[in-house]
Amino acid sequence: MADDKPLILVDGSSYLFRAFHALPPLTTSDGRPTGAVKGVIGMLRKLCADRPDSTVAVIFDPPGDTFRNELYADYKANRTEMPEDLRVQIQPIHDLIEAMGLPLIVEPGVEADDVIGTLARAAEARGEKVLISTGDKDMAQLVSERITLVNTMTDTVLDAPAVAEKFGVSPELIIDLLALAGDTVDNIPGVEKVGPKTAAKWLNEHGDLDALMAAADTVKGKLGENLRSALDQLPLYRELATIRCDVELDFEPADLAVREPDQERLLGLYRELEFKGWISEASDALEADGIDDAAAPERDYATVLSQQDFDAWVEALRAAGRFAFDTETTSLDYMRAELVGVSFAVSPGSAAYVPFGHRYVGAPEQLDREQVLAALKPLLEDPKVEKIGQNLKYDMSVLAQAGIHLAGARFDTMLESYVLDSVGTRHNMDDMALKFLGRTTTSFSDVAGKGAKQLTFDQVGLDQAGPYAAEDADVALQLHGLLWPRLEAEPSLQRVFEEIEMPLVPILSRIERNGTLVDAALLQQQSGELARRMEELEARAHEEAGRKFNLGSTRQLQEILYAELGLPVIRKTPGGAPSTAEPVLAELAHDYALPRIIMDYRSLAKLKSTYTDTLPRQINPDTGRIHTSYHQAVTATGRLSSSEPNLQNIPIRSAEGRRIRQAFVAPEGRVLLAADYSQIELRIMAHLSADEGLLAAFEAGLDVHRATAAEVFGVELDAVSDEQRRNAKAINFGLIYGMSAFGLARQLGLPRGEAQDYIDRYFERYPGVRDYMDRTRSQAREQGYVETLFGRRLYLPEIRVQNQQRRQAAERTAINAPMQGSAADIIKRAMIEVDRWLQEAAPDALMIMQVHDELVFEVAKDAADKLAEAVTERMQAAAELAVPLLVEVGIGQSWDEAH
DNA sequence: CGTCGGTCGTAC
DNA sequence: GACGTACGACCGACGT
Repeated sequence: MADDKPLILVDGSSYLFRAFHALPPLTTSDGRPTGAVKGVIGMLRKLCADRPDSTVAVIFDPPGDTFRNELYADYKANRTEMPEDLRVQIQPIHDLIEAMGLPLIVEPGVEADDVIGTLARAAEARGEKVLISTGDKDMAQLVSERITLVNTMTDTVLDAPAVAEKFGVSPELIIDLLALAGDTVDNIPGVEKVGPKTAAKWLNEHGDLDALMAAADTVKGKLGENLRSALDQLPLYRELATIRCDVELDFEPADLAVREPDQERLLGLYRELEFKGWISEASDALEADGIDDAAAPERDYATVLSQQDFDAWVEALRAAGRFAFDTETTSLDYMRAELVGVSFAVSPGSAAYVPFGHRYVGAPEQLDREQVLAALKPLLEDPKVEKIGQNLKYDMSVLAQAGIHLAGARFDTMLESYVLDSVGTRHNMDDMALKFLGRTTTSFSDVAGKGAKQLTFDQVGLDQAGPYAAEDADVALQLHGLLWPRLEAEPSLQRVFEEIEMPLVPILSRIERNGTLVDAALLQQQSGELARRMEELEARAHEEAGRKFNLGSTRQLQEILYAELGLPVIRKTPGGAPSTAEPVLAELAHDYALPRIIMDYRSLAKLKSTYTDTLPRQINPDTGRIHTSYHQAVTATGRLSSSEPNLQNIPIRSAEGRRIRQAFVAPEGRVLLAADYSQIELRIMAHLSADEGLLAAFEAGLDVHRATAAEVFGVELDAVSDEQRRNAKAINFGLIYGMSAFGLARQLGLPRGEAQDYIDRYFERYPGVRDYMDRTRSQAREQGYVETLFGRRLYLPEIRVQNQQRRQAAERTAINAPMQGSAADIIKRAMIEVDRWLQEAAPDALMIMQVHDELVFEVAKDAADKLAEAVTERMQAAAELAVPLLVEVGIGQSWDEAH
């Protein structure tokens, strides 16, 4: 050991408890807790990285009693039994420390503190420096000229001057201080009503504990009495607080040698624990050593450049009757992407890439694009040949652009993973390969670079492109091999996959490619108007504020409103800053001018930046239409999401915003038809709860919010006021969202007690709903997941945690997910049935959008009525509920008119 | 010059 | 601390 490098002794047990309690809970995909492991090992990794080549030993408490228990029966009696979630994390931590090559010390019958004290004093005696890494302040008694403490979690260092400053006494007096002031963790009572401040004062006045005890009679007041009545116990307390530095150990500091880390074992442990970032690091370290990843099977990846090889592959694919494939293109945008190659796999570990569009200096001659596609077309269009792939919608769209209409798309690995567990995993291929196959895949940026100098795939050299593309097909095949048996083992999930998600893939691909016609000129005109009105508002805002500032900057606005103008702070953001959110500004607007101006400005700025400025830029030059992307494996509940652009949050609630919808139009001779489910989530709640009152209201075709108001406020239906109906509507929505009285109160601007009265009255009138909510919560707690009407699952790993806030959040999700998710199942089933009808009976009509409870179509004017009837019928038949499923249809030149 | 967290606002 | 599910714009700090 070099002279200047200290011996580092790590108090493993103190970090273990701190990591377990301080860090957010973390589990593996199958629910094993790993948060403390991650915390402790992360701390050790940091320590080793910060101080390379140091000797680091890690010391833990042994299981069972130690000499202190014999000394004092109540010792550490305050410590409850170690939680099961923590106990099971100890062995993995020990395994990892050994794999890291660090000496691990667990001395039977001797606490970690005493092992550390003994080792530290011995090293000190030999003239070495010692650094003790601990989160425990009791260790301050060991600090000396050569011994220093460090808390590696917080990066704070305690040397002798720092101890004096922090505790008010020098390190030698820390023991006396602890004896007087006590220690709740170790259950040392100390002198009643005496804390560290008083203890330090006494010790500084008298010198040390012995001197203080001798002079106990001179200490005045109540504290003096307390001191005198504790005199008999103080020697015991001092002994308990003393870290022993003379215990018998089987080894010497010189024996503490650090070994090289065992990367293979580390990799295996990281994989078991699913520590993603560290897996790739250990894997890289192995690769650097020239050791192949032991878990990886043999790989045989070919790049096909000859006709003969290509023919052989086509033959093999047909003979197999089922294969995985992946397309490589020039763009993520399915409307712009040009095919540059296709890869295939029929058996694990063996795959081929057929390039035909790579263009770069020195590129080898490739097979002819048209001939390759012509040979693949019959295979790809054969419904009896089953295809496996990751995100097949993309491949389907790109192939369709090339005139190939993919059939037999049976297994999308992304959707397999999503149906198995929508939130426990990310469903992109790289993450899935790591999680399910323990395999680090080559990422796109590994071969194409990133940022400004990212290449398109046709510019990537075939030496890299070939293995990358072949791996994609191979991994898809292997993922399917792993995930499909899991789906087959859960028949309800298999049905969701086969009867809902897979049939939806070609439909979404078609909706996306159909696109939506948008009137760019109208939007640009609106942008101009908005810009003028925003300038006026900006000038008025600057005048009110007394200076210029950026109205778009929340920070600057906080400064102006609260620091400069001194407006009252009504609410704070989660980050602790005074909020400038809309409800806050609305409240302030009663008494001040500026908040209203800001509100007006914000609503215009939102419309302009998110919609009128952006949508025209998203129009595809070839089709003149907007092509969104629908994502089928994103939401927790089974809904779709939409992006680039998001067509599921186009304004409708304000008149101002609704003008945006006037720009979503039908071409000449055609109209838009919008069909939406009326109150679908409340109807599902009525069905699931079987509450008599709610069922009757829907059965009678009543306005459900009005009916709720009549019940809750005890008035006749036609005597319900607008305010009563508005409040009832908020209650109904709140129910779907798993509301609390607090949330409802905030929503309605009422005192909390009043909101609670509403809720109480609601549950009195609709007892079936309350029973259903209770049932759902307890079912979630018992089985760990909730289900939709069609058997889709949502796992709720936090439904049983101690942390009240997190558990309640999980409970709200448990309430909401069956309703939101069942609605999603229903509209997806409707889309499948409607699409089936469209393909057969009305190929001219296009489905162009889905907005959670609404489908939008574009159709020839004279075919609109027939479409309306067919769509209504199929949407209503998508589920059999105990209440009618009502569908409302509108027709118009624009989306606004169609409502 | 990109990335990313914080904050806000739109939809159902 | 806050009633569910999303996407995205803007700002500003941060790292390259």
